[in-house]
Amino acid sequence: MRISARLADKIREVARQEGYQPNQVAVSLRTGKSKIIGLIVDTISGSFFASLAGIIEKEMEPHGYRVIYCSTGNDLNKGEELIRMLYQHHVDGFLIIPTSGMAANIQTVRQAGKPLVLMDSYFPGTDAPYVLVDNYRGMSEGVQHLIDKRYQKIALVCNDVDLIQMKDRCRAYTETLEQNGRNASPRLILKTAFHSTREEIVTGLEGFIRKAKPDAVVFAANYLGVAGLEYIKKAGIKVPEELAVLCFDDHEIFALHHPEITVVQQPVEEIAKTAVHLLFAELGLKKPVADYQLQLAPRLVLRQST
Amino acid sequence: MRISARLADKIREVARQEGYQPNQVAVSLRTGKSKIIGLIVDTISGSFFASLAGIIEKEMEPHGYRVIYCSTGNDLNKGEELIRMLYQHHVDGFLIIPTSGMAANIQTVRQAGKPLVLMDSYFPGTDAPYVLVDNYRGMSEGVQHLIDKRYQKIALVCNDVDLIQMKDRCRAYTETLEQNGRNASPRLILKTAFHSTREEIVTGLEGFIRKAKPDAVVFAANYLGVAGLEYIKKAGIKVPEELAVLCFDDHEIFALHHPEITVVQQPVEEIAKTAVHLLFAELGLKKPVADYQLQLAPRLVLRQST
DNA sequence: TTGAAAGCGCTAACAG
DNA sequence: CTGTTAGCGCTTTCAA
Repeated sequence: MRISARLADKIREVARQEGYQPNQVAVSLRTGKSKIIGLIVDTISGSFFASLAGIIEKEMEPHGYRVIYCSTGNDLNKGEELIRMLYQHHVDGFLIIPTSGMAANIQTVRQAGKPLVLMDSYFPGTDAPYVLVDNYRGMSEGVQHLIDKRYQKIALVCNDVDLIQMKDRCRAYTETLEQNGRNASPRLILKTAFHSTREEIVTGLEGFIRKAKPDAVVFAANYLGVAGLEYIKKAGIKVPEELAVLCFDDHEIFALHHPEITVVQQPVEEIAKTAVHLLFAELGLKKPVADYQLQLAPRLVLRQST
Repeated sequence: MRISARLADKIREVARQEGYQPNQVAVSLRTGKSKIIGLIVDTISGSFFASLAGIIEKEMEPHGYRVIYCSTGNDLNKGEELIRMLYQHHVDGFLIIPTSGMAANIQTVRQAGKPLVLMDSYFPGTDAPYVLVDNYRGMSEGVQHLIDKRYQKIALVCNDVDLIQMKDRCRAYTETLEQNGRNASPRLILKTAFHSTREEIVTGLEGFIRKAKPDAVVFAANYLGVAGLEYIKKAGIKVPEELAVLCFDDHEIFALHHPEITVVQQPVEEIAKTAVHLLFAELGLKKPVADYQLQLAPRLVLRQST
């Protein structure tokens, strides 16, 4: 008792007077834990990530976990290196928005027993937990909405990223048209290169719209939609009279635009919270969940552009 | 020689077959270095940060440094904890967009000899290196532009953040008006609370504009400008006929908006590159620079809203 | 209940 | 020029 009191005093002396702070690197070396979660994203800009990050931090904080961000810029090599770096620096877990080709690295991390949860995408056939919006359903509902509104030539602008979420969106577009007795002409699909600049996309759109002459266009990602608005503005096209516009994934701009743009929203908050929940389960902080591969319901938000 | 060859073989065996990767935590504990730079920002969303981050990463990468991001959410406690955490985890240097009250922490880091560069703001009287736009000049040029355009009642919408960049912008507004023989009525200034929601700002604007009846309004930060556009849209105000709009700090929305919004741009790329250069100087990778407290020239971009 | 000692994985200094 | 050793600052184990 007495001695314990003296110790406590000593600790207080050291801690307060000397301003002692434990060296986390030493702690980490010894314990193998760091109380840090690595969040790897493709682009650090982008409204999807911006909303995600805030919510994730808020969810992790009460449990004493810190979040550090790293971005791959959709570059596989960088993504691999980032995973290795964070792994070597003993992060306790990963939250990853994967880029194409990352499947192997992710399996490696999992096999090493590191907690990991994917967001926004996943690799079919692998067993890593994931949370994302139901892309197929979202696009399907969007296209169906346009069909219901009697649009005849519905075009699709997508990109060439080799990831499931984009493939699902394209597949949903085609199949929904077919289910409605239309055939999805490849002439109505513009597949842009992912590494195009905004200008290149706008230029591509110009030729595409002129040729295809659609009365409605669906953008399969919000950055494509933003480029689309730039083109529409430049070309002086009237929305929705001359061209209806629908975009997958919302963006700050869309609600402020005139006219407001109809979108398929992702349940960003739910995705973030669910991902954190799954990660906590993996970390052993919460009991394991049965369903760890989840597709959440999208939300079709009707605005003025359709 | 022979032995060296054998060693090399051994290394290759271990490295390739066993998949050996040095434990960076141990390296860090031993050497005190990590080849990691901590980038602390206020909000991880925000176009200013988004552009900054990409450029900084690109500049650091060739030198073998990785960047990790942390956000304070403009919360001092969190900022302090973040600095401590990164410090304890042996980051080699800091790039910080400070929040108010962070001065003491920053001095501590400096006194510990850790390389550190501030961006976007600084604390007068402290000697930490910094790079930011010349806020005074930017705002002054913006207001002068409105005066030259014969606007009579120029309002200012700012916030209550206690940081030099906001103070400089407000001071420039007032002094530029006075230099032109106008007096800056406090009735023409709306100071919003930083932690207001967008809705609260929009509501505040509604009452403010109705009362003050300005013919031009200057938003002192881009998120205020975005809220302003929402209000303008709601209220059906015609820009620039009924109300001219100018915003400090550009945003993706402004060039796409109808009408396009005149802005004072920050030289984001230059800020990022200069900050990295200063940090490299502090790290001893480049020779020391004489001027390590820099204010870069802003750029007034005239568009349709004024 | 408390203090001493071992060792996490690496690099630096040191002896062979 | 190589191979061994000490020790970075902690936590954990073990003996007192």
